[in-house]
Amino acid sequence: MTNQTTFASLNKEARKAKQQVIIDAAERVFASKAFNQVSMRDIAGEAAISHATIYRYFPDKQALLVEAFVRGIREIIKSIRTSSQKEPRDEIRDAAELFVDFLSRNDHYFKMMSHFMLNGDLSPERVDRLNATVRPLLDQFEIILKRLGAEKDTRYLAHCFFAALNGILITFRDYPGRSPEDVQYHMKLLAQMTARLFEQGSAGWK
Amino acid sequence: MTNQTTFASLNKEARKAKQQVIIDAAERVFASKAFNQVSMRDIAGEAAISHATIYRYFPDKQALLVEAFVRGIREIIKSIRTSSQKEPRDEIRDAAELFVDFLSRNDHYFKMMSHFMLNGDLSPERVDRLNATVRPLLDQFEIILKRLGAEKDTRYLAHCFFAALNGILITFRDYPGRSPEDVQYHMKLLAQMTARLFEQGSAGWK
DNA sequence: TGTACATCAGTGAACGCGCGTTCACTGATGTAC
DNA sequence: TGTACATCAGTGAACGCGCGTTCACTGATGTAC
Repeated sequence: MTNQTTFASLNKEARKAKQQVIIDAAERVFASKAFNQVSMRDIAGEAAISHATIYRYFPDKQALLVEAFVRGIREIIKSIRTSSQKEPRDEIRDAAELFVDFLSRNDHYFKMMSHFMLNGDLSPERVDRLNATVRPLLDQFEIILKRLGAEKDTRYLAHCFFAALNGILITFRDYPGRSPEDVQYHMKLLAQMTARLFEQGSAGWK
Repeated sequence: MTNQTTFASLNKEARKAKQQVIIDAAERVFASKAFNQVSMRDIAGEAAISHATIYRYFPDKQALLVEAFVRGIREIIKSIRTSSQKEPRDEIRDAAELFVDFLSRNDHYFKMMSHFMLNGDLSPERVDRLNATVRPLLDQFEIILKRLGAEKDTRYLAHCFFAALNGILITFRDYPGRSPEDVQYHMKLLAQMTARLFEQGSAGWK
């Protein structure tokens, strides 16, 4: 009996590990080409398995995307949390920079997010899953804004901040005629300016 | 000779008029369903012509998209320009609200913009055309921010403002479980808050 | 005014392709006796 | 230990579909004489 459960849990873990391998491969492919150029066959090729095999681990393509995205957001949240032990003034700047920096370097997460937002064909369960993943990020932003002195409509202020950062990413990711480094530099600059605006604004937000 | 040019220009005008009819139809279809569900056949159906006919007026699907988008942006710019005769304080709020309001009510323009940004497969000429279309909008934002007292990095500040508004649109357009009216209300609220932040921030931006 | 011809907008049918997903099968591994 | 059987991960081939685009043709309109 105990033996059996051990075996079962071993299998479960092996299964999860294989799912992770597939997600890894998917992320690499999404990072390397335009969003709607990525096929299940590409992902399978990158993972060195048959494309039919993916369907043993994920019910469909969207589910795979959602899992990859969830992983990315969690990583951002973690890095923002671990950095926020400082003065609130630095904190908001760091949060803005970490967010923009991470998503501009790993811009496949951003492609996925935009894709979800543009195509309302996600099932309600998956929408819930995405929102539940993003919520802690908004929580974190709200905490920071409160520390800076905001007292009224702090949730909406967090919405504005989150939106402003997203906007930087989507608006300038294809800055024409600039190298990826230039684009990243420009985004970071805008993120800093945006952080400063929210820092100053929060102080008097009552 | 004069007769001939008249005839020729008549034909040219007729051609342009027909192009407009096709763009009209395209906009209606894009407004009515998800972006990647829109086919040339749908657009042709809406315009009550054969889908092969579209190719007599546009070289390919992307060209049609670009033209539709350009038309939308020009309309926004026009409405912001005509409204900006007031106190700078109202001006930035109005600009933010007009922008967000227009694009949330006509959200197919936004779908198109996001699509262009997500898929780097536009030819350089078309990218230039899009940028040339957007530039006057940034110019207008910059003027407003300067009137509010900004003196340093005003172009980048305009970038931040533009990005913040875009971010509101992309981040909250699929707010789950809300009616379109609620979503629009929420966006307007965030746009006002964002305008206030930039208004306050600009005053001391030196 | 009438006639033969040229042009060209408009079209339905077809092409060619790539995709997500499913199917039917193989063979390795574990299980029961 | 050996054997017959069950399970199930992994797979190549195939399905079915929809799409953007092109083709070959029609017929209306304008033109030349």
